[in-house]
Amino acid sequence: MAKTGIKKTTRKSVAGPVSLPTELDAGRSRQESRTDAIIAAAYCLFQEKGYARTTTAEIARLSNVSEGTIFNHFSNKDALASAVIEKFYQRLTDEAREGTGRLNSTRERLTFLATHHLINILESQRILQMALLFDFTLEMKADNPLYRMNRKYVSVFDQVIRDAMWRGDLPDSSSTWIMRDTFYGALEYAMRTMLLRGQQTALETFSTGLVDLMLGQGKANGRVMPTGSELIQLAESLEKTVDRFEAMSAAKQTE
Amino acid sequence: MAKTGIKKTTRKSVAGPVSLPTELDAGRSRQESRTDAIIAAAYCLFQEKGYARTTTAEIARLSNVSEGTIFNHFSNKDALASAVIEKFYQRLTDEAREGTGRLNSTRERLTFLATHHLINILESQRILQMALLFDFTLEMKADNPLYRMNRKYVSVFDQVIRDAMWRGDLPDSSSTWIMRDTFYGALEYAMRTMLLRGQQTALETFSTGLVDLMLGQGKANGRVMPTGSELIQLAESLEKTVDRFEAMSAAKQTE
DNA sequence: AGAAATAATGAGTATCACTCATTCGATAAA
DNA sequence: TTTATCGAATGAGTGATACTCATTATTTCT
Repeated sequence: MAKTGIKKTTRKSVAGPVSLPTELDAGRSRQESRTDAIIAAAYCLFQEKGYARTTTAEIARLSNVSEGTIFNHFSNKDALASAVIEKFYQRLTDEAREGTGRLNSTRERLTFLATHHLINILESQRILQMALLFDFTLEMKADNPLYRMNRKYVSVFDQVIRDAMWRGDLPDSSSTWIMRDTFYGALEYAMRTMLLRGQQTALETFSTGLVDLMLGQGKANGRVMPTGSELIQLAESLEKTVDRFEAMSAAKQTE
Repeated sequence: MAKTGIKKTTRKSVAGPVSLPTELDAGRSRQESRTDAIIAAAYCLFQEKGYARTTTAEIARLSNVSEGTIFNHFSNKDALASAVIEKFYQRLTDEAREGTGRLNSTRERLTFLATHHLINILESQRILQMALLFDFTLEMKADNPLYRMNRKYVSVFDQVIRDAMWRGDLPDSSSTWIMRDTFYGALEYAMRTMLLRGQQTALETFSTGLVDLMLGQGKANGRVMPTGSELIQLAESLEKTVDRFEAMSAAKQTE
């Protein structure tokens, strides 16, 4: 648990120009592809059986490598798990960025983020579980790569919120970190409930429900937001006023 | 990991009348007090060092028992951890019931539940972490004692929500499970953020902020709540219509 | 008190993460 | 082509640890 970094294996000459491909291996060195193979095998087994019940011997077997080789690439089992989690978060972050870039309204963006997150943590439950485990064991310092990955991921959400405030969809007074914790915390808890009941059909329901909750508070430039029913009443009374004006105009026309 | 139940150790004769206290041991048999001692020692060590880094040898030493005895009381390390978690949840549940019974308004009750939960999971982080770990490893079936404990605990929240609906503090249309997941999910995520930043002063801020979010949705008698921006758009378009009518009226007036 | 039943003990075992001396294989020099 | 060099791969070996079980100690019953 003490040592957790990836072992320094002298990389191939990064110096020099683009370093004409001395070898034919399509871009990746033998070493890099092995590292990837180990991570891929570890991902499968960790997700299938969980961290504790997966042995390094199994990972070695599945990745066609001897057990010792794993420890040439990663200083220990924890470091390998970290690499797996990092890769998972990297993919999540890329997809989240793509989705929020593509969509325009705050509601669409948040709904996308919620649904996307839920789908992925349902699929990779045990990877998420490992991430939670490491939140504590390797204490999350600023230089911890896992911490940095998580920051990058949630920063996509933060950007959406800042944008929403700028547009006026949310009051400037909202605390971003409270919203973020509520958002992701709710999704992770919901995942557990869904797994428990086996009702993953509720996925969309929960996403929209959560987004409603977040946006429902509304903006109002510092003013307290009136409730929905009050606003609907107001709208109705305005409509009646307009109707009256219309009636008046029509009456005048016929005169 | 397969066997997880507490070992059956033939309990003292439950049959017969009240069974006059043959021994003087103040209420608890030697066996029961040992079980408690082991659980207490395990709680301390698990909380201090986490599940993986705590050895059964250490637990035995701290509870003044030989290592083998632990496995007479619990079928394995997992079962012991389960017992520790159960005891933790039992205390939380008792305190939560007491608090909500004492307070009257929905807002006070929810704020109490939030603050109480936050304080306790901050203090017993690693116990909570273990609980999350077992959510998956021992799959949460209805007959699982950990599952039942958790249900009992959150049912206190559910009762507060039902009461709030009855009083009209929340719309009847609200989905209880979505609110519950959002509530506890948000608190657990917030705990991590607080630990990370070391700013546990924000505890009250978060609790009240979360309760505001839950109650702020207001009641709209079953109708879907539109977002702030949508309502403002509506208001603006109505205003423009009124303006047009006003202009028309003014023009006719001058004729 | 003696017998029977139950609980405690700790040396022993199997498993598993991790080590390290050795072997392998690719590249460069002769 | 042969040989030298050096990083990477290998797997038998090691220490730690959860768990077992034959034996010993303690409690309970008659």
